[in-house]
Amino acid sequence: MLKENTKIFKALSDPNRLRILKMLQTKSLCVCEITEILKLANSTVSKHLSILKAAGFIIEEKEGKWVNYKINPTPSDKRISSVLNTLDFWIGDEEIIIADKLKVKTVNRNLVCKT
Amino acid sequence: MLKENTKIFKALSDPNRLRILKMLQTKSLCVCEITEILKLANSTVSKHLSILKAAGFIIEEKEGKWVNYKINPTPSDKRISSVLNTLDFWIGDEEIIIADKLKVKTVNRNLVCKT
DNA sequence: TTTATATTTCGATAACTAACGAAATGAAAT
DNA sequence: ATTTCATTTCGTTAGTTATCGAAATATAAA
Repeated sequence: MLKENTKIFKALSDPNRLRILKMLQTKSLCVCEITEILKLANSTVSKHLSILKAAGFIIEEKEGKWVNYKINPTPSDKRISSVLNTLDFWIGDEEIIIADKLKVKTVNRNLVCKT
Repeated sequence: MLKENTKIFKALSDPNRLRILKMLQTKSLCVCEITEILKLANSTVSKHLSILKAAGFIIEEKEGKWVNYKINPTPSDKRISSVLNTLDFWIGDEEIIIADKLKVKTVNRNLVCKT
């Protein structure tokens, strides 16, 4: 269906989801690490991740009490592969993206994740 | 700004706008021709066209009482060029797209455009 | 200069989306 | 088994979007 087609574009239509994609390009992250960097409620981040996952951009891997989200290494949709392989083309390194990248490198889940 | 970034994806996030893009790939069209094929109110179609135009996908050309909309031949944003040059990759030829294409070829503005 | 017609703008409404906090779930540590 | 803590689900709210019909605008024809 054509509406199914729009799922990919809808997933890319939110600034916070673009930030998440770019962050995950640097390193796999758990929900609370992303929450810390985006300064959003954890339920909101969880929802964004579910949308990116449903579209095929990311996958999740359980690791004890944490859920690690990472860029999908083997997308079934060639358009997803294309976007992921050329992320910098579609989403340039704006200031906030660069700032996020720095934070991703130093974020420590054992420090920031205390609900 | 990052939100500016999402404009392209938002424009591609609506099934009717995808149909319009594919139709214009076949032939330039005026509002009422598109209205006839999509079976939407002309004000709705006009709005969709303004969104596609604002994102950079299409341009308009006045021709008497008609306004012809066409694929932007010289986009300034390289991402727009990329999408337009590979439209079939991003939007497959679903049944409705094929049906639209047939209608585009035979639509006659002098017959269908009588408000 | 009226009249006809194509398009856009405006105002209203219904549907959808992003956001939050609170409650529920699941897994690890005590 | 109880507690702790990361995550998800749920219910709500505010903001956005798609849609329509009616009114306003613009251009061509009579």
